[in-house]
Amino acid sequence: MRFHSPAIQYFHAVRRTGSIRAAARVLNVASSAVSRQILKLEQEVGSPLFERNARGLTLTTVGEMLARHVMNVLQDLDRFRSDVASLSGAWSGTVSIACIESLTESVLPDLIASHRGRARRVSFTTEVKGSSDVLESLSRGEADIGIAMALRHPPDLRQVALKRFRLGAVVAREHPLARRKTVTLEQCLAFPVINALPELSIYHLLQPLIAQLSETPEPAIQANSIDLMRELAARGVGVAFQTQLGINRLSRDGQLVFLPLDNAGSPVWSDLGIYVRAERTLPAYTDSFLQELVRELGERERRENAAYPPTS
Amino acid sequence: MRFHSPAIQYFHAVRRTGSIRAAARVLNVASSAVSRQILKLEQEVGSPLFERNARGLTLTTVGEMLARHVMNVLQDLDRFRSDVASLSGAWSGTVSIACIESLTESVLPDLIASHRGRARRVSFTTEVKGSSDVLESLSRGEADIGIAMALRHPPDLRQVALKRFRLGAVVAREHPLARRKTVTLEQCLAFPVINALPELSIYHLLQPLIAQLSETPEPAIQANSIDLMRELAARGVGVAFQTQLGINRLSRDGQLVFLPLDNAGSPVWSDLGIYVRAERTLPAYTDSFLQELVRELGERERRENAAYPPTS
DNA sequence: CATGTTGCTGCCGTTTCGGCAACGGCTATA
DNA sequence: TATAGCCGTTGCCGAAACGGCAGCAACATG
Repeated sequence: MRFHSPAIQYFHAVRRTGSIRAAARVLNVASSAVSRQILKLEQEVGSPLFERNARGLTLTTVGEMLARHVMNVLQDLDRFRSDVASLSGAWSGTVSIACIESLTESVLPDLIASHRGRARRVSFTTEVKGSSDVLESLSRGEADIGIAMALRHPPDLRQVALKRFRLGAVVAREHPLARRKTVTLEQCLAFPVINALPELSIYHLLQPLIAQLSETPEPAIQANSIDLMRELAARGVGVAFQTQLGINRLSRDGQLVFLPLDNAGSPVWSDLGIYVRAERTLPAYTDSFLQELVRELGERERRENAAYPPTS
Repeated sequence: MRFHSPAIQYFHAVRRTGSIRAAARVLNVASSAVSRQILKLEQEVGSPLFERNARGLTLTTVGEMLARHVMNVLQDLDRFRSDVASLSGAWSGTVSIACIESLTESVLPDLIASHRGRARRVSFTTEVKGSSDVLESLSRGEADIGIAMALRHPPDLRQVALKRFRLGAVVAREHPLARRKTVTLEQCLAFPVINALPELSIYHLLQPLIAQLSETPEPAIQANSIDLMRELAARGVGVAFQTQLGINRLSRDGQLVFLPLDNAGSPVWSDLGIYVRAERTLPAYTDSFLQELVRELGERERRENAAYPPTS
């Protein structure tokens, strides 16, 4: 099912690999063939598509425009293929997800497991990275669905849903704070805390609040892994900060306690966005998973709001 | 700039013309070439794309799926072309509009004239037809922007905006009703009326109301042209019904009077929708006109609401 | 200076494409 | 019922496009 000109595919491969010879290796063709197709494309467009550096190729402005078009074509071709396949009852394909770490503890594994239980032929690729990298993966067409902190997103992405979760302190069962219902930042800073490094969005949520306090915070542990911070908290090393999404299992076991943060009477929100390339129609099997993801996150948001009503 | 496989274009032409030989004439190639490309496509997809009738070809289900993909590709190619062209400052292209008759009197000619004044290189194609035909034109990719009565629209279209206008009676200056501020349907039916035929949406707006009345309406003139009905009303032949959009010029001349309909104390709304194919990004020059169209219709809606506040 | 990598270009065999003419199937018309 | 006019398809053949191979100059790295 390759009814698109080879030039399209070659261009796409060159853009991804950043080099003609590398693209040729991936495509299993001679590099001369790839080179010629690119030259032919540039001749037809009437403008160079790549800047030739000694170390490889970089897209020009026109090249980026063509890349956008080619991505639209290839992604829509994927959707067409899945549409045809689903006619004969074969629901198969790969859902590619890029997301931040908060989801890896329970949300994503639960969802994927349950989805695979129903649709065995659908496979998954997941990549965990920072929020801005998630958005970039989507823009570059390397992922189908992205979950990231809801910052400003580029116009070529569409925010499918926005869910807000309370940021809270996470402490071991035996921690002096564990009996409280909510905590303030000051109360936490009286104990050793496990701080997020700037690459985690939690840092940017808490830093402005910490800056407002008069006291200098206790010397603390710093980390860039939510998983690690959670495990440290479980071992009683200190107070960690994150949303309830990441401590589902351990809090059910009773090892960890989640205490919603109370900042001068109002909650501290962590906004989670679900993103998709705007200029694109998802294949049926991808869209199906997306719907479940949105529903599940909505459900968790609702449950959390019920458990910790945003009192003032 | 033809970097897409000929099969794509041939398929598109065959779908539009409904025949291989007709497509070949349009494409200036031998019919055998077209036939072969179609056969090759069907072989690659693994399923027939057309049903061969004696009189030509009809799309199969898989064929319609491919048609959707091909339309997405070709329309996005158009956008890419315009993006590249706008880099060199050349804003040129053709905006294709399908709309219902209500817009032809002032909205559309005003907008097109003013837009052409600013962007000389942008040309227009407009086709006036019934609401359902407008939507179909859009779905088939024969128009870029559609304006129709806001009924239920197929899922492959996106409603960019929804504007509501009051339906009213239109009478000549000398008509006995002309002095009133508003009129009820009963008051109108006391005079000869110019009725819309079922092909016009006005018919479907008024028919349910007329059916509720006890009296049998006066024998009346029936027509399927808003233009004709307006001119008949201007000549004092009877009372016509339409929105204020269509009588801009003649009411400014004082020849015609617009009287908002009052149906048991509430207005009768005529909902106008602006539509675009959902799976598509418009070229810059088309989007620019679309924005103006939405703004202008919003402006008229606002002005009309100010002139005839929806009293109860 | 040697080595490795990059993109590009003749040369040439293979594949694909398109034009021409002819065939069988069908419809409408005389 | 015969005929003329469509229709899509197929064999044949020249032309164009494609891809592989080997070699080129330019540049970076050690």
